[in-house]
Amino acid sequence: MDMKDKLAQAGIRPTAQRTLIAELVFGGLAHPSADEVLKAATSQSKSVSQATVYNTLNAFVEAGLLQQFDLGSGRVIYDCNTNNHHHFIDDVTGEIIDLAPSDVRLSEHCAARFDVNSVHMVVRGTLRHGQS
Amino acid sequence: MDMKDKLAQAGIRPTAQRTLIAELVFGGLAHPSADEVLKAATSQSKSVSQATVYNTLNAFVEAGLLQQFDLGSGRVIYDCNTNNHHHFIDDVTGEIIDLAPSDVRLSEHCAARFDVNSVHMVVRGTLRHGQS
DNA sequence: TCTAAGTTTAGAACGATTCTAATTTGGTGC
DNA sequence: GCACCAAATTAGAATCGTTCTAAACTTAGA
Repeated sequence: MDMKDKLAQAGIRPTAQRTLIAELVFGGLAHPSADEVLKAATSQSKSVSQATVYNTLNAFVEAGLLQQFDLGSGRVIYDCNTNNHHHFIDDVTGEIIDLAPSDVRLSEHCAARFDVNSVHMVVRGTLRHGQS
Repeated sequence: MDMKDKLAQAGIRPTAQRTLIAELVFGGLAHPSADEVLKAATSQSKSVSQATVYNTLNAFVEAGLLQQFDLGSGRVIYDCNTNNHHHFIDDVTGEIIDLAPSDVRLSEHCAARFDVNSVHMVVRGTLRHGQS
């Protein structure tokens, strides 16, 4: 089972709960919140507690398997895209779309003034029809 | 007293508590959290309750006098700069510096794909010495 | 099989914010 | 100046997402 290998390789003991959560966040769910992971997990047969969902997601983040983003207004999501990237949020549907690092350019002025560790941009609006 | 005029002009009754809070957020404090406003207010003679601080800051935001930004990791700040702008956060000192809209350029691709309502970028890192 | 370390769990605790319901304030008309 | 009413303030309860606690359970390895 490759999820177990993935976890083992990251130094995380692949317990039943962790494997279930891994399947959800790396397989099915896109940009889930902790609560969405919990709901998805408990809707399957196996039961997982809230504390374990938080512990596990945090462990995955620590291990570099997942990135956590606070999109504001209390919306915290987990993203299996662990590269640098940005987010678009559809104001109407709530849908979240990853944007490429190249979708933002930081001015020379900033580059000169700061030693930059991270840049995260959140764009809000609506998806034009015909786009996805 | 011009703070009172400012509030009155925005359609906000200039009570003692609101005037105090206005003096703090438009006068002294830079990028304060609600809690910092409360602490600053109660350290002066006049007493203000927590609920009033929240009510008042929200009223100022609604009236367009203040902008609220959620900078992630539970850091919510109020900014008397009501124009479009972005933020730099110094990872060491926690200092927040406003960045100009022109400090970010969004790709053509995004512009074509979305009807953009807002863009907010958060840059983290350290301020180069000699800069401010 | 036994042990020790690591994991899971329910429920308590927490911090930020909002709500509730009672009290106080302040502007308006007299 | 006085009474009235709506608006504002307040303390404390409630809420929400998250973390902590301490006990019970699993599991890997000797």
